[in-house]
Amino acid sequence: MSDQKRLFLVDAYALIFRGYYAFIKNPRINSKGVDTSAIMGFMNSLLDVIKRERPDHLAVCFDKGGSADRVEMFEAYKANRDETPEAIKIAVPYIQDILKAMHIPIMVKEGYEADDVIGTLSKQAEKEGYKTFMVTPDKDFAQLVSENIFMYRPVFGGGYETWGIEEVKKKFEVTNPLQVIDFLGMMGDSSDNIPGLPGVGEKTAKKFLAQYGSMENLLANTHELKGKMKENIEGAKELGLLSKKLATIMLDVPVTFDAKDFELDQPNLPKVTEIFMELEFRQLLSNFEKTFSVEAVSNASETTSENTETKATPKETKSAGAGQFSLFGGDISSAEAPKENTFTRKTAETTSHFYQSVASGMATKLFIKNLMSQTSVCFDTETTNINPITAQLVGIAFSWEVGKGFYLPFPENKDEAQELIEQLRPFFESETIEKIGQNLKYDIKVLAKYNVTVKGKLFDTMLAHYLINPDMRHNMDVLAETYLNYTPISIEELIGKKGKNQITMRDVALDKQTEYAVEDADITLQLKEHFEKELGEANTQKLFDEIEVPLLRVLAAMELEGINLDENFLNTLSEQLEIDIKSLETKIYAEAGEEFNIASPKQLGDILFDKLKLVDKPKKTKTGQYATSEDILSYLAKDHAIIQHILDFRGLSKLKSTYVDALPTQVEPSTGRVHTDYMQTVAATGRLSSNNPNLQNIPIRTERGRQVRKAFIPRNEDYVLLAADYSQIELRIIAALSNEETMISAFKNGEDIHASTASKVFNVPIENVTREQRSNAKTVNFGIIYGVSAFGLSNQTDLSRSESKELIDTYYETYPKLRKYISEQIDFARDNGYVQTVLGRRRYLNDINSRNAVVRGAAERNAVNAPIQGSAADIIKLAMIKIYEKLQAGNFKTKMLLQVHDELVFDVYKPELDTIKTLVKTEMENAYKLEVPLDVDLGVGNDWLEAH
DNA sequence: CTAACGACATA
DNA sequence: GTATGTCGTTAGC
Repeated sequence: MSDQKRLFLVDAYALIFRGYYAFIKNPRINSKGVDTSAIMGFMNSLLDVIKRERPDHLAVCFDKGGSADRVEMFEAYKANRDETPEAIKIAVPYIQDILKAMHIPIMVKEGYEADDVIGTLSKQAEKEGYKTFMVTPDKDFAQLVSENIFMYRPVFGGGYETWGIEEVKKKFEVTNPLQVIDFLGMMGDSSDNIPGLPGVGEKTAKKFLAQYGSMENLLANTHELKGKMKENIEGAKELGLLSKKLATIMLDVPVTFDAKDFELDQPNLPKVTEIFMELEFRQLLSNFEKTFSVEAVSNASETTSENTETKATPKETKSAGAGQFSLFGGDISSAEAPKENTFTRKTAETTSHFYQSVASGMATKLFIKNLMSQTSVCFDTETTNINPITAQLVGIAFSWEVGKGFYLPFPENKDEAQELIEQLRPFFESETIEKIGQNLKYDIKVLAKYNVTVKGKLFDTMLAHYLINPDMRHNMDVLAETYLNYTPISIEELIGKKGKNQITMRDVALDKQTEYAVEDADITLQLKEHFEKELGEANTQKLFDEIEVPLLRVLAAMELEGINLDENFLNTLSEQLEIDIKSLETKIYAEAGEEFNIASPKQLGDILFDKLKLVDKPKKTKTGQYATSEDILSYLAKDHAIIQHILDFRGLSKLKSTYVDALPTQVEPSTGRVHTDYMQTVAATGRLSSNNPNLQNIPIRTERGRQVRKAFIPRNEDYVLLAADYSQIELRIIAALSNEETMISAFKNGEDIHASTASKVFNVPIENVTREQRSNAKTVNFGIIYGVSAFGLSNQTDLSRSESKELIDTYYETYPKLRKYISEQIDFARDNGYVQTVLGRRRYLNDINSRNAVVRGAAERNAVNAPIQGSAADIIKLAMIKIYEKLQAGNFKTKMLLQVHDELVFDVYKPELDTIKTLVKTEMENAYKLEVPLDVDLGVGNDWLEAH
């Protein structure tokens, strides 16, 4: 196998684009003002591949003139891509010159895409006994993978992964790489404009593949499908076959693989030097020289591509401290590292580790002594339950050295468990030992129930990653796979799938508990080492240390506190709602002439538009149903009594099912209160989100809805609720950030900002502004925050498209700095690849330079909105931390209970009310200094509604 | 039991 | 036009 010749085929544009975006945060502009990012990026990748792999044969493939055949088949093919960025356009001739100087063949064929060229060449090379590696991140290539053809994919964060048949099978859940074509054909690909089958996404495509194996077989057996899906697919047979064709990489491009031509040769160094000097690539030149130096080439190891592992090899099992561990005498679980197999992810089985459980008694004492001598320890609690309030400790895992760790099992008996935790108290309450964890809020809450406070510096890997890349997911399994190329033991393996037969951690054998729990701690520790550096690189260390980490303790306290709920009140409300809903139901049935399920949009649509024919040409949703959304129905309300009844029915049903009936079921029996869970790492802008239950969307707009707020009450008669909310914080932020004086002075003068805006854009004195004018101005003000378009505005108001456009134009004339700010934000995003808040919280916008105008437009709106929404989030988080600290320091009985994006709710001990009102208002208004004053409204009451 | 969708609650 | 979470229906394992 090792004497098999290896051919590397590089997908030029894919790497050029990738290289270009890699530098987008910090574009390379040379002294002549030329953006050389794309060239630099591409050359880095190319040299990297050469250095790592030392290919025998190599060629670089380009597109030319797009795929004539595919456009003929489907005119929309790649149609929604537009202009290539300037830097890439100028890059191509340079790159081709460099490749010529390097004696690397450039493969292009007019009318074909690089995919087709690469596909054709790899199949030819395969026949001649070559092993081919297609260097590209593009998943479409997976269809070409065979025993001798591999994908060689650059991965996020550096390094490469090789996809052979096994990887492709696993990734796409297919039995044969060719099925990738069927997969892509079924689910479609928006970036290539491959339409795909309607109603089929990733999941369904995988399912179909498992069942039918191919597009054709699926289409031939649509009689086995049912209902909607059947209808959809039977109606789209041609589309399906077309999609499959579009996704198929052609293998008959008129090009020839010529082994001699493709041999990787010594470059024409003087020529390369000349070009590099022109581009001012000094660093790259020396790198280049090293790569091609005689020494480097002759020292090239025999590594085959299977050994392209970028991550460190497993740590040695033996270590200096290993001897003492036998003292503990508990379960020893460890595994020898088998020969590295880089085709699959590492797991506990393939990685050497030393995970040990600690027996009770002497071993525990020795362990704790060791623990206390550490300066930084990763820990992870294992419990009986995901609800930290009722969860009992089953064990705690600790790790402070990669690949090694200990598990302390907890007795089931409550007193004994408490005794053990008492032994650990000095550790958790130590101010000097740093604690590392993944989602520490959970562990802190669990431990709080054992009356243990976690003190000292914290490092939460989930929070760290949230700041590094807020758009990704942050659960440990994903992080381990992404950053450590490691698949942790799945919880399902231990306790079974969710539902009927699930057991708890307590029922898992100790050695399994140990493996699982210590692995988590070990991985978390490794992730910490990874993220520590990246936090600094993303310039977000401060945000981590001063906002997110301190906030975690605040949130834990708020969640544990919970809020008191008047269940009786809600039950009464529920009964009243039931009566009203029933009566509406009766009316609707009478008006419709039959009974049906009003809550079913499908049935409702059929009744309204097929049976009653209320409209000539009803709108349809993307799935072909009649659209019955509120905005459509409300237009019809004045003509047909049934419509208003339906809208009322919907409103009341939503109210009843989501709030009035659901909230009482969420009361925690052990505390008698409702404990929401604030998610600190889901909202890409930096906001919190709330669930189980979501207390951030309790109704307020309608009279009926806001009654629900009456159910949120103080803990007892010695307390009242205080609601403190920022007035117009987002508009104040955009006024300040854009330095728009007109708006700033309106705020400074305490004007009604929407009326003030209306007065200016409609050119009337502020006291003559009509309700409608104010309302339109308000809509534009909000539109600005969301990234306006005339289209969106006319949808939201009674204005026509052209009136909307005019209003927006006048608006920008009134507030010229605002327009400037918006375009500067978009430019910043284009140049840097991200935007940021006042505190430097970043949001990366990969689509900002997308060739697809729709996708790009969305990214541009994000570029405007994210800094505003995010800065508001930053500011209230600062305020929360400050207030929490003051409440603690002052030993107040008052507790902070809720956060609703721009509002905080407190359970205030009546004697403290005056002090608290001042404290809260002061801290909130001074949390962050802007050119515009922040203004906070306070409300006090015996329920949340009254407090407003 | 899960996924996809439509509808709708908040800031 | 931004950012979320939850519920009910429908359909298919």
